[in-house]
Amino acid sequence: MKNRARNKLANPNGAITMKKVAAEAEVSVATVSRVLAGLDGVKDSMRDRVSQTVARLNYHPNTLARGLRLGHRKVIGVIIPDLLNPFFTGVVHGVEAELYRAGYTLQVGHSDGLAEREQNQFKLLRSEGVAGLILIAGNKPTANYESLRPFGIPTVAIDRSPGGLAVDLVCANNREGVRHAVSHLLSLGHREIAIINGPEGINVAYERLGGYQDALRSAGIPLVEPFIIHSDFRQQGGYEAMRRLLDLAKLPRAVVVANNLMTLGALQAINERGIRIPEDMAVVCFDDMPWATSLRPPLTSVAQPVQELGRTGAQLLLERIKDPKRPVRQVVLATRLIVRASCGALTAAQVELPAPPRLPKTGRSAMQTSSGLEVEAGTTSNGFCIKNL
Amino acid sequence: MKNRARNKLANPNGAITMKKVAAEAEVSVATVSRVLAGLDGVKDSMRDRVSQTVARLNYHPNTLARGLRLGHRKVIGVIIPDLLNPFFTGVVHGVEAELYRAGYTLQVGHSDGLAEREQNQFKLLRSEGVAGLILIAGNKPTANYESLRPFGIPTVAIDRSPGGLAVDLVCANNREGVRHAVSHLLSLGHREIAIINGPEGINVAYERLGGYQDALRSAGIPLVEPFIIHSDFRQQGGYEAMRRLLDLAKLPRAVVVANNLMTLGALQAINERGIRIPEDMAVVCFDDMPWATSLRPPLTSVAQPVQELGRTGAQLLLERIKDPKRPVRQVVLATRLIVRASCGALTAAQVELPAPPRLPKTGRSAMQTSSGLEVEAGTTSNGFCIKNL
DNA sequence: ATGAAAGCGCTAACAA
DNA sequence: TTGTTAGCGCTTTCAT
Repeated sequence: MKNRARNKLANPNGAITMKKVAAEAEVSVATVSRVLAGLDGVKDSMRDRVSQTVARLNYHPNTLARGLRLGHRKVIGVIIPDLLNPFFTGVVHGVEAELYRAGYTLQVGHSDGLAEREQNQFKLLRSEGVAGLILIAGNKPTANYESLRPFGIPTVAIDRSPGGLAVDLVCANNREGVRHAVSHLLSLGHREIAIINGPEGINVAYERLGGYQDALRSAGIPLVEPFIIHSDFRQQGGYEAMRRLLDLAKLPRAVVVANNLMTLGALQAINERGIRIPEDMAVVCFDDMPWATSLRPPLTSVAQPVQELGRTGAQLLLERIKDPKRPVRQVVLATRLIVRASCGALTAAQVELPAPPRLPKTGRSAMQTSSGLEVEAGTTSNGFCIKNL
Repeated sequence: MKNRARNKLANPNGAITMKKVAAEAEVSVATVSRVLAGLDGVKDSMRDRVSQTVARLNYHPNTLARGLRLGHRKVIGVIIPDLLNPFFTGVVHGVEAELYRAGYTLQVGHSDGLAEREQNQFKLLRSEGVAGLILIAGNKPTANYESLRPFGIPTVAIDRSPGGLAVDLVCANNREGVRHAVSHLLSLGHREIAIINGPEGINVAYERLGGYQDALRSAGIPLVEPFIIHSDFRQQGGYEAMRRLLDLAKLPRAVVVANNLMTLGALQAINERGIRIPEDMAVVCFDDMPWATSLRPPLTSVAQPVQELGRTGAQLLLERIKDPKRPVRQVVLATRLIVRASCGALTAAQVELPAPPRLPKTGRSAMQTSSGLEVEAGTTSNGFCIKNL
């Protein structure tokens, strides 16, 4: 009965198992397990014998079995709306960096911004027994995050606040960032300032609009309704939005574009019309991207701490996994206004200083060599603000 | 004995298990399993009873247990050198799109291009029992892929050929692509053409250099040694490489940059020196990116079928999983030369036609409205070439 | 200090 | 057609 080889399916490639190691080392599986877990109460002679056998057989534990036994494993699920947007992948990079150090792997699901796929990915990841979840929600405010609550998986949201889901959130100070950008344009003498914003009904777009309004209001400038355009955070959307602005009878003289991809589209529309930047149209982009310095003129932008968003999210998640009962937190990271030429603040000559092309890890100092070109846009001095909710 | 609750660890959130469903529906677990697997030989009344209970209890199978039992699960590991490079994430997007349809999830490991991390990720993914592996190898030709062979996991490499590892490979026709780009520059009258290439010793850089040499050779133009620079595929590297070219006593008048990020760096160096594109320096970029149309002038580039690389890789992997014994294949996808203004072929007026900013899914036709601006660079008519090795 | 054995949730061979 | 049960590889309690 014992030997009747009931299954040919399992362990198809005859992998080394703990049992084999135990047999080879002439100890019990319990001892092998203990050695591998680094528990004490094992005689050194035993420990050595096991370690050597493990090495000799090139044994690697089966984390599936381990996970089944333990009820979880060192894998974090990540749900991201768009793999093609460098902002999101930058965030994931930050998440990965932090989690890798803690010995976790990432299981990434891509929702396409679709609520249905998002839901689906959730289910998949839950079935996979992930230890936690990083959620970057899609554009649709309609998504039913409520139904995700019973999943009971430690979850941290980044950037987008999933409506109705009381989870930890880390995001940039969108409102402050845009307010600062618009204030800067105002200080340069601009009055006709437009905004190409994200979709209505999602929190980041709402906050960015708020910053725009704050700045104009405190300068005593009335809002011009056609200068406020809601688009979709995508390149084509930015292109179309900019064309709408350029078709206006009364043109704006400056525009703040609320994300990276829309800015690319907007720039193309501007270029196509032969409109000069910044003379005819000043441009500021929310979200600093590698190509900002390669554009002509270089792009003034509001830099989000992209990787930091990911890192911080990962830290919060690790803490929540450790203590699921801890109060929900919201971390708001400061943005930085990086002044280049597209807003009209600098002459071309100033910008063409020989400087590193892209802020390296120690980006701050690199930028500061161009003294004063960078301003911190945030309310806190340490660039880190925790709200306990 | 039975009820002594030995473990408080496993199944921490008291998830619904198949056993509970079976109890609730008053059938055996086998029946539940059969219903869920869609096997026949189950009476309809039973099937309905189970289905309803499954729905009512909101049961979701534990894929870990399933995976342990079966020896594999519907997860594909992906190893990628750089999450911050849109080319790689574009490929992953393609992989994901294809695999999602087949019901697979992705488990992504990020190697940072480091051989050691790559190896590490390999081990992790193996322990995780992934059903297959998509490998985009790092820049280091030193990586020891040989040692990965015994893993026995179905593997497909994309873009980079992992030295010494006989696996399916899908890549773009690098040689043809660069040859075409250089030929185009030659046809515009350029003679002093430089190349900023990737690191020596990796296959894609080797092939791209080959294409450069092919084109010059067939035009009877001797190679100028300082015009050939090896860099690292990163933005900073491209910046430095371009500065080296611009410091030359005898300047090139055109440059082909062998990847997306290096081009950004090169452009910045060019802009900093106040050098005009294309009048003083024609620029062609290998790899078309969303920002190519937003640059001024718009960037002539060799488009790789980014997502297609991923999709095809995924298909090959699925086929290999189905039949691990099938012969190793290599798929080479055609590139497209997209002529814009940075090579000097077009006047600004021509380029500023009102056209969609970015090729949508039906990219081909969109580009063709600008008639003749796009040329197919590839040896095959169907854009798909399979070599059986 | 070490080992025996239960059992995590599932699949599938075998029995009925 | 349905049920019973072994066992995937691991961790951990309990016994020795």
